[in-house]
Amino acid sequence: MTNNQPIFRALADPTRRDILLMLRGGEKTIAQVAENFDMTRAAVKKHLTVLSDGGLIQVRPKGREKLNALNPQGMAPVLDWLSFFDGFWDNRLAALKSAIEKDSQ
Amino acid sequence: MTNNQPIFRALADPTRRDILLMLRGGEKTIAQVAENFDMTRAAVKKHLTVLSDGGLIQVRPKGREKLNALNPQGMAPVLDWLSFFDGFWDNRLAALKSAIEKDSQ
DNA sequence: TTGACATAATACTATTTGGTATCATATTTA
DNA sequence: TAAATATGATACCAAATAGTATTATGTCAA
Repeated sequence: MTNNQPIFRALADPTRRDILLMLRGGEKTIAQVAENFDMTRAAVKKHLTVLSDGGLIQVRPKGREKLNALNPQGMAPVLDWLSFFDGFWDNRLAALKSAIEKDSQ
Repeated sequence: MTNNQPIFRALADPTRRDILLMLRGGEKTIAQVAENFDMTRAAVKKHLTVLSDGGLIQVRPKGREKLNALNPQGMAPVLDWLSFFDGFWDNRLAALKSAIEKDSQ
């Protein structure tokens, strides 16, 4: 069984959830992300590391910068886990999950 | 905007996620939940409190026992938040969300 | 009514976590 | 090349978290 802890841990912090929402607009450097928060770049960098560990973002170097972008497949493990409750919360989750998997091929 | 922190915090711990899966089979007393874990009842009770604070379970007293059950609407805020990524991760989330809301009426 | 049982409440401890500060490294650019 | 810039790494601190132990309260049952 896969280890879900890194992704659920990544989603547990409000700053990190805000970063994810922010990255919907496209990839950003660490400094660009940090502009939007009242904390040091080092702190933001730590959050980005946790998001990366959770597979929610992808990081690519560009010169001296690091570009952080949403990972399109990143949320799949969460949907996967939610689908364990099919039939309880809603049986449409399984359909959603398979549709996403189909799209990403 | 609603405060998502209690529910995401509740989901962040592996023991609590296991408790949720366990409760799919029906409501359980604190002692019954605790049987399945290698920790004290007090510790399990704390986890149940966090799950209750996050709105994921409902607790009802029955004599000297407390019966813990999944809250059918409990996961809605998570799906709500995931829907912010419609069009990025998948645009079917919005349809899923509205379908669930319709069902629960 | 007395004893057993299920939960509640509190205090305490160790570890994790979110944050800062500081210094080092690598890459632009004047 | 030298200075400015973007990030990396490390040490440190305070607060939150997960757990235990202990004691109290309320309920069932002989």
